[in-house]
Amino acid sequence: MQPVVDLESRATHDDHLSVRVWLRLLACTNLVESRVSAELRDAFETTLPRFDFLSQLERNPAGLRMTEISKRMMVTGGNITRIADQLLSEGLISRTVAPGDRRASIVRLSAAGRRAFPEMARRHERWIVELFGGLTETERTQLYALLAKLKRHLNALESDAAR
Amino acid sequence: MQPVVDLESRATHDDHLSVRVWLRLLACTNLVESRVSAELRDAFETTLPRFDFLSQLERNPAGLRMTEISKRMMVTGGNITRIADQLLSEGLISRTVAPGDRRASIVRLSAAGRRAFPEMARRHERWIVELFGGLTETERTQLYALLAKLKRHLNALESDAAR
DNA sequence: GGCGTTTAGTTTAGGTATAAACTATCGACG
DNA sequence: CGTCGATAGTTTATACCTAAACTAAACGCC
Repeated sequence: MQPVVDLESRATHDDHLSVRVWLRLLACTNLVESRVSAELRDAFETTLPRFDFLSQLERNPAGLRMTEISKRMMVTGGNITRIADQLLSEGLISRTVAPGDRRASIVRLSAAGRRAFPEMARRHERWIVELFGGLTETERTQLYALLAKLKRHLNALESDAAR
Repeated sequence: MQPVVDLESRATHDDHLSVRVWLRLLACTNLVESRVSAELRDAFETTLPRFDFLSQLERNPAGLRMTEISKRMMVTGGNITRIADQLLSEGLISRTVAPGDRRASIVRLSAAGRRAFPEMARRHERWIVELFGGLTETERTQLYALLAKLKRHLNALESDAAR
């Protein structure tokens, strides 16, 4: 196997370690993401954002508001409108006015959505397990912990910046 | 600080560790990426893909072909055309026909590009160092190594799939 | 009750990504 | 040589993403 020349080719040894870590993090995320996207497209003719949207609903059978979903998916509100429209037209979700607040709507999995989702989730999990199968369980746990610390720091910076 | 509810809220404790690692990896990448994008926009009115494009050229003063750049940036060819067009119109790059192959073109930093890039790179590095400052040097090294192993595995799967 | 502010959601404009179809050139082989 | 498959790059259609402007309803406070 020949050496892969990609994003990381930007980094040479005199760069800060942080930059090298970042480029590698980005490369890994892109590789996993594009693989999962391709599988979702081939197997279910759907996309990662739509799958994520459904996942959120599956975790919250009582339904979620658009704003809640956009927070959890870490994207801006405009997106959610668009993706919800598509899932609605595919009949996978339902949407009702929130009781007591006519501005808000509550989105839930429809019967068809509840029927279709489990198979998607099962396959999705299998792909992820395969993609991360290159690490031992110990290594996955280490990675999980390191990312937790990184994430805490990033969120802390974020709330500072908001001030 | 209140608990953050985001992508990871999809994961509950009975999910595979791999899925939890993946969601956390994705969350970290998104956080870093959106922060760097915002900084690039505020400081230089530019975007991450354009910065990456320039970075590749900086590393290769002799110039690169479009195809080379698209491989290194891990995006498809169509994008490169678009981004090159914009950088050309901003005067930051130059483009000449490849000697001996009239299909191909060679892209280089222009004089203005060489003038403008170093300050961008310096600032970019500072942001990254800040964002990854939550980890000790040892932890960054560990993270770097774990991601290396993950990436090797992902690339190996990729070449299998191509067969 | 009425007025200004906040909040929920949508719309719009612009950038980036893909896949797939297309043009033009190259290069190998009979 | 001439044809034919591979390669370089562009174009098109579609999806996602953001930021910012917008509508409508809810809230807060006198």
